[in-house]
Amino acid sequence: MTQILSKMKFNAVPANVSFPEMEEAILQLWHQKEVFQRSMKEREGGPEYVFFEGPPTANGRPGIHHVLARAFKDMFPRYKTMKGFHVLRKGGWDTHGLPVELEVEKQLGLAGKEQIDQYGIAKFNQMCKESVWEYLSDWEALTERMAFWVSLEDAYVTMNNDYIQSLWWILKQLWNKDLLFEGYKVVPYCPRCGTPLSSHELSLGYKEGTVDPSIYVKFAVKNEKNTFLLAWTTTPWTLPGNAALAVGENIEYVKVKDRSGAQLYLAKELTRTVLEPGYELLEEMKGSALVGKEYEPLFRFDSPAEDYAYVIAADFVSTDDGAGIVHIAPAFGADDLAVGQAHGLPILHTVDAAGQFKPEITPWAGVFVKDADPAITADLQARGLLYKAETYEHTYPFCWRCDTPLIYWAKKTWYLRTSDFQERLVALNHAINWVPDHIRAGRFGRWLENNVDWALGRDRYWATPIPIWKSDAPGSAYLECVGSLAELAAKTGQDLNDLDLHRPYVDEITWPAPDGGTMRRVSEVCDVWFDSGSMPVAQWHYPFANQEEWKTYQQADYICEAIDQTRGWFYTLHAVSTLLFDRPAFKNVICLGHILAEDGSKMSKSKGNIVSPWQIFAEHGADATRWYMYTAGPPGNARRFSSNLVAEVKRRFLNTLWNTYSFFVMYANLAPDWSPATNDKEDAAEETRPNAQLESRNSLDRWLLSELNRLVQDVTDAYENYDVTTATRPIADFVDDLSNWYVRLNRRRFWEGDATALRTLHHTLVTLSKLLAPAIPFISDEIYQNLVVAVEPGEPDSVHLATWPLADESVIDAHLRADMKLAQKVTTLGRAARETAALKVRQPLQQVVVRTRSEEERAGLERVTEMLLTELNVKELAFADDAGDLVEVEVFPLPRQLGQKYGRGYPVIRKTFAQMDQEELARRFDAGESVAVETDSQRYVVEAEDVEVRRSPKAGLSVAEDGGYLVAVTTTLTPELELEGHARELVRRIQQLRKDADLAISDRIRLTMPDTPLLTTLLTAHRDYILAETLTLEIASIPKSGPVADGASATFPLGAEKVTVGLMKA
RNA sequence: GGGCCUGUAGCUCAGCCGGUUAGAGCACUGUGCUGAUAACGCAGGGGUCCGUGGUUCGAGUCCACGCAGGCCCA
Repeated sequence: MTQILSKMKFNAVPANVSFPEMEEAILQLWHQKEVFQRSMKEREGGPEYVFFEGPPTANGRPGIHHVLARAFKDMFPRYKTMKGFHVLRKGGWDTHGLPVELEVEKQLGLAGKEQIDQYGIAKFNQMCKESVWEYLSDWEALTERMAFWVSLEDAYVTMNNDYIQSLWWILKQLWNKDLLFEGYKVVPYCPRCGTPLSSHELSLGYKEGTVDPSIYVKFAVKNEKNTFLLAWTTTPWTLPGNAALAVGENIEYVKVKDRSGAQLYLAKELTRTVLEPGYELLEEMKGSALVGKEYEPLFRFDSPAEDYAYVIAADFVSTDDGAGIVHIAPAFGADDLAVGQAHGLPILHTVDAAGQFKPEITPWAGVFVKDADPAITADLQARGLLYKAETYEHTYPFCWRCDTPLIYWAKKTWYLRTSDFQERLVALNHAINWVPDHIRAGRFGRWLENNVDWALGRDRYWATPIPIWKSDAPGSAYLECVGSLAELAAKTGQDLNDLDLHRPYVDEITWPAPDGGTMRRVSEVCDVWFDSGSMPVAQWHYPFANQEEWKTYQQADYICEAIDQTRGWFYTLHAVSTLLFDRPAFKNVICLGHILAEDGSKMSKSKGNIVSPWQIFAEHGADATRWYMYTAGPPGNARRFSSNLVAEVKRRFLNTLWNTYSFFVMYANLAPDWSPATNDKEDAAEETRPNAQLESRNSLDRWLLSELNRLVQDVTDAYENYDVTTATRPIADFVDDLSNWYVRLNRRRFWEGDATALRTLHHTLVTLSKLLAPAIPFISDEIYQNLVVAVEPGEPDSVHLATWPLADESVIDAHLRADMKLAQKVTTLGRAARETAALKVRQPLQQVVVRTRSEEERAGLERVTEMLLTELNVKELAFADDAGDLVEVEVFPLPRQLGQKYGRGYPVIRKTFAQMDQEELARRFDAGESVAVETDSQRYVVEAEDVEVRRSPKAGLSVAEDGGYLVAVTTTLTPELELEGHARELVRRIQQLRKDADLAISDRIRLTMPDTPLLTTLLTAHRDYILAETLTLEIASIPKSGPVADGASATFPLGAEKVTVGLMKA
């Protein structure tokens, strides 16, 4: 035992490993060695690679979708660090906004703004501030456990004064450029939350199948007795706000008389669907003929100064639904407001900020508008102004947090004039590398093309206050924008260093206005998306500090989030950067698809199909989870997720990798003549030919190194192109080849301690650990620690501090690759052929006959003959062309060549050839002749290179065929072959017996065997082979009936005999 | 209603510039191999390549129109 210990070079590696436990140990190691910190520090002075962290909110629990995003975020900084870049990984937290407020409202049992005001803004915001960190420890733990390397200690926090001051500075810049303005705009508005919703918030709350009223209303035409314009609406509550009716100028309209005798105008196309049967057609006219007609307003709560209640033309009028005449309420629709402003129509504001009718709307004053729908409908009915009332099912927006139906409502608020920059937004987007590519012109591009001004204001509490002060003098429009705390202090003459830049404290700051009033802050706060979109600037508290850092880190090389951020963070980053700096905020972006449950449905709390990252980590580990995320499909696609899917990845890829590693360590530790120290340094960065020391005459070694270097090349290219799938999947394929081809075929060499083989495998595993480090940081470092750090002083302390491998193109051998592929193909077919004839691989056979597709392939196969013979356990290789009578011939016309040459002639040629004598055809083509095919009208000349002559073995052989290849094996067994088969069978039985007896792999043994005829013959012919294979010192032949020696024994059939073999440790 | 994406075996996914018989893994069944491997090999069942039309000598691949799902926008 001591003897073995002294030879030990690597820590023994158990074949069975608990990945989660191993990962915990690696976390400890990183902690002790401060690997993360050093991965940044040791690259200082190198080129910078800039990553922006999209800030999460810590008042919600992190879920598996966060693991997805963070896995993708993490790999590029790791890769670039290994490439020598300095990558600062500054974290960030999004801390403001409605989600936080709503959580606190819930806690406090408050409902709506009025109650918050009563409760007190100071106390409320204090609660928000604390609530923000509700799940901070969960986030920290998850970040650590999954090895997402990000600096949380110096993370930016959007609610900090420094951050807010930077936002004020940005707003001041925009103010100076006249890009901030207050204007009417119809916004989706949540009456309960008392705030407009941004377009990105709006998108969160659409509900299909919402049922609303659908009513057809009669507007009495002035000076035309008993005549009405028929208009349709699904929002009866907007009718008191009606200012006009719109028609399409070129749409055909009709005037009809219904059974009651009333005359109605409506679109011709819609008469059938809208009108009750029994109407009479009176007139037809274009919409333009209706323009200018005046009608009696339905209600007269306001008496606006402007002209209103007449027919106008609008291009958005359609005949898809309704009556082809559109009710226009400028206060309650974006189109309505636009067309209303164009015609100078009044904005009839009938609804207050709580979504209730104002006092002057006497019948329904104080009623929530949606609740007033039935009463309004009934009122119209009573006055004979309702044509009919139905219900209508459509998609309608609801508040994404509180589920209140939204209303469209004209509100005065602060806007950012992004639409002025629409062309620049689009132009700058072209410079961004989007993954997947289609987002650039597709979803994101489309969004930019349809850019509308950014509604920046929110009538809320816990967010960045808009730093605009307004004079409260009556009728005053005097405004000032404040760009810093110092500026504010100067205006007020106060020391404001301790001022909390939140409501209500900021609201309390006032100063005298030049027009005699007092400057008071406008009530609104900023859309939180402005916070995160401004992080490139604000994370550095720029321009108040960190001028150098800002210079270095102002533009990201890489960001990554899920696709829902197209209108969220991706947009706000791009918008702020374009408006301020006229350049994109990020150069490369991976836009991830969503995570779905195993059955492809959405993961949601209500369905109860949420998968906890912690559970998956505990079962399979973070590496397995990460690897699944990378390899499950293209990053932009939605991906299904479940424990089972991760388990499959672990079993197929991680276990294979681990076992190869474990195998290597076992044999390397047994080998007397080899240690990694005898390997020359493999520091790729320092040598132009990093693999020069690995040269080997062995074709399998050369093949493996060729494949490895090719892999390095492919994976490197993939990382450079942000192609995660290609950076990962080929590694799994390689590991499969490594384990099931290279290692399998070389077992004997490892057993013999072949230094070249060990060196090759060691180098391969170390290189693999580097290639895998960005993706699976735990296992890769575990391997690296044992294979490099533990044995090679002076090497980096962790794979994450190592340099990325360089591909050595000189060892990439395309021919060898092709040869080996062919060998694998032929082996597969050879096994199939054996299978058909029920010949075990253990049974040696005389000959394998192969038909290749070309001379080159034949030559290639000859180069790997030995390997092929070993794998197939046959004595000799022959080629079908040599096999004379055994061969059947077929001439196959190649579709590519002939199709291009003769087009529709190809099927004719194929048909004709099939009917011809194949032997004869083959002879002519082999001789280089061409063959003409003639039809009634055409003559097609087929050259030798247009066909493939295929030769297939006939009878007496067992045959398997695929893709133009054919492999046959001879089925006749000679006594010698049979005996050799028995020898192999015996060896296998003894090996199994050793295993069952729990012997160490290097233990020597003694055997007892009965002196049966077969065994006697066998031992005479193959004694040395059996001794060597099974580490047997001595075989004692005992009488067949005699007792078995002490120790293990096994009884099994061998040939026609049944034998019992006894085993003792020597 | 509009935009973007996806649709290939029971499941997860490949499938290049249109070209030989549409592949791999998982799962299932059978069988074999094995002193690294809960691994691997071989065989079998399993496919209207979402549908319909078109272009072409030839379409999973290109075009058009649909259908279904996802996401986004109205």
